[in-house]
Amino acid sequence: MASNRIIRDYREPLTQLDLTYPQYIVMMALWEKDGITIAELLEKTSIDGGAMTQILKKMTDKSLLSIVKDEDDKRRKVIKLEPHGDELRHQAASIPEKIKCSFSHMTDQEAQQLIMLLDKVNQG
Amino acid sequence: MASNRIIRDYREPLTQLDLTYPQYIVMMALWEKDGITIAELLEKTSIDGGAMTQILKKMTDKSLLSIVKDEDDKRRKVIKLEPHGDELRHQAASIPEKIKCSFSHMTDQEAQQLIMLLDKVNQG
DNA sequence: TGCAAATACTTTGTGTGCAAATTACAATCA
DNA sequence: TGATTGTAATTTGCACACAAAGTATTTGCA
Repeated sequence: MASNRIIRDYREPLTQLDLTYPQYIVMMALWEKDGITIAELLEKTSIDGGAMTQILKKMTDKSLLSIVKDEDDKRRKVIKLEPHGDELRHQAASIPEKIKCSFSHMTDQEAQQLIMLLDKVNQG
Repeated sequence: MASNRIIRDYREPLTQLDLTYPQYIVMMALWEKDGITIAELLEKTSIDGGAMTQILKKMTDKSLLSIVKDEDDKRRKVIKLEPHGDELRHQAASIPEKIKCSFSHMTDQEAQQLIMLLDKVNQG
């Protein structure tokens, strides 16, 4: 329930950028490091492989990125940000602050505690 | 990520009962209080209304429950557990303990803290 | 009484998570 | 070299979250 709630909170600002939440996760991974393979992207985002194929296809259609075959290893494909994907970075800069407002009823300490505990769940 | 992880942990025991996670949530709500309306079920479970229609249809096909028209208010429908749905209750009794084992790397205190913080997220 | 607004539920379309099977290519080892 | 094994990505089928539109019924108010 909490997970759905948080993703719903992201929905409004993301809709303005014509992004879904997982698409936003992909963008953040690429803003942090561009030109990575799909396998690396899966590792960074924890998104399902089957879903990733569809997500990247849609994002390609929106000219956010391009999918380039890796000539060194033809199994691999490299994801490159397109200009539009770079621009979005600036427009998305205000999102974390907006989301933070959705959590104004929690203290910073509680939020950090929550992140720590969720990390622990993931590692288990 | 943590949410997906937890639902994945439930997958194995639930598959043995031929239940999905949201279907299990519905069953737990009915085990707690049988004969409630769909609206009450939505309230208790936080499952999407559109999804609930499909979920209840599948559960009816599995003879877990039946959907009864409310004669007092013909807009409403009441959900009743069928014998098979009652039986499942016993088979499901061991699930919480199994799940608990998936979290053996967390202390009870951490788990309680996490639940408290997630409740706080939901209320916000 | 009659009609607009509210309520309960369903339907449809899109996006994603997950499992399992598949395709394409690479690495390894006999 | 040729066959086995492994890896990268795609495809398919199912289940659910969400939004928006639709249907049926009840309520409430003029």
